Amino acid sequence: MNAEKIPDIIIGRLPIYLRALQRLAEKGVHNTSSQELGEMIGISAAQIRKDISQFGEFGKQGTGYSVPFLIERLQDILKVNRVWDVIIVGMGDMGHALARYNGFVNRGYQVTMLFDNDPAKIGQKVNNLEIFSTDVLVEKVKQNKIKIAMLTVPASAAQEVADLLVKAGIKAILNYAPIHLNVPKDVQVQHIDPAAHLQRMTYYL
Amino acid sequence: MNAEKIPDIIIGRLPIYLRALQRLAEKGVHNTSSQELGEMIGISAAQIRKDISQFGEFGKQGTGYSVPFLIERLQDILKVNRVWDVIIVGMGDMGHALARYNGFVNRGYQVTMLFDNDPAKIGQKVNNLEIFSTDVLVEKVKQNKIKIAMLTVPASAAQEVADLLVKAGIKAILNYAPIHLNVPKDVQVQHIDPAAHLQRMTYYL
DNA sequence: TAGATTGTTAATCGATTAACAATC
DNA sequence: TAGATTGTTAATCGATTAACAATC
Repeated sequence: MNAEKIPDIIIGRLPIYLRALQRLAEKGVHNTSSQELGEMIGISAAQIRKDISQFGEFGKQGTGYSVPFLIERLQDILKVNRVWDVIIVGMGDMGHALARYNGFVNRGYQVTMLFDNDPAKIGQKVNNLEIFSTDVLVEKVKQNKIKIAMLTVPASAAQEVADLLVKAGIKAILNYAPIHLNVPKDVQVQHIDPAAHLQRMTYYL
Repeated sequence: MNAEKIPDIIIGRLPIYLRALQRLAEKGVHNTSSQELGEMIGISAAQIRKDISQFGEFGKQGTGYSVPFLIERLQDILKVNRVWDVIIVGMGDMGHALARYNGFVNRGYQVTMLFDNDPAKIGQKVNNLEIFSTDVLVEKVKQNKIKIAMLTVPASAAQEVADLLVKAGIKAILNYAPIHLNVPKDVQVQHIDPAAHLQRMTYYL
């Protein structure tokens, strides 16, 4: 156990461990080892043990880790032992796809509000959720104390909407626009850019 | 300049540099510096200079980098000075969204074929492209010598389809399914998992 | 020229791995 | 018990930063 600040690179691997463990649990596996887990996800056993041991002694010598127990511990650490409300801003194709995706709930998230600035879209429903105007975003997000947003607007609007999200008290933004967002440092941003991922691979072709 | 193997972590930053430079170019900016670029994207100027200098001397003391020249060099390095054909397998909401996304072409990619195994979807068109059966995937991909695929099938089918892609000669897979894919080591895989990104941020809330 | 900024070196910092005592 | 596997230490490896001569 270690009370010091945990490096972000370790935090970034915990969701990968959790994902693999949940998959093992679905298959009915009750115990695993750092070696088995490592082979599943392509990470060394030593690294997995070291990462997990930052947070406590969750394994047993000789027998490894209890799958359900380790899932619980990781969920606690990542604070996904509850379900967080999430909003989506920008109801284009990507916003639609995310609104209809049913893989979020069992990982700790539920999309509860949708926003767009296109009058033709406002009032329509996607997956039984009404699309609201961005004019009421700050008010509604504050009212419901929502902390997490997925941003799927065009690049040209992204920074402006991000400013709105910050104003509304959002503290975590999953950014699908291919631009870097400037936000206060107490606001987390993660970036998803498929073209950038493709380019990273194309180098090796 | 350096003929040795370049670390993958540097390759991973080049698309981010390229994205920022293309944005500057759109704004009509012709010259930039490592400092300006660094402030744009939150990376230190020293790191940007060091990364770029792995591939050649692309800047000038006193004046910095020519934006169009550096864009060309990075496009050459990443091999996106051409347009690569890409297929999408799995025409659910996410496959649809990617098929209709128009941000790929100016970054080096064009979606040219769509596949699904659902008879109700086969033969339909999305963005003017016909959806083909996965039964003909290997044949069609080989025929057209396509090397890059986006995988948007459910987790339960992902490994099976990945095996098919490998068989078809695909060398780069952008994987949207929340499972780790086992592929030969000459096949690149990049993973996009929005829930994992959200979990990484939730830790800090 | 004077000011600015690169490319590169050396120093620092941080992450990964190997190895093994502890122990289930 | 014997075998297996953790948690942890020390060693290694790799990445980042600071600093500055070179030079546009």
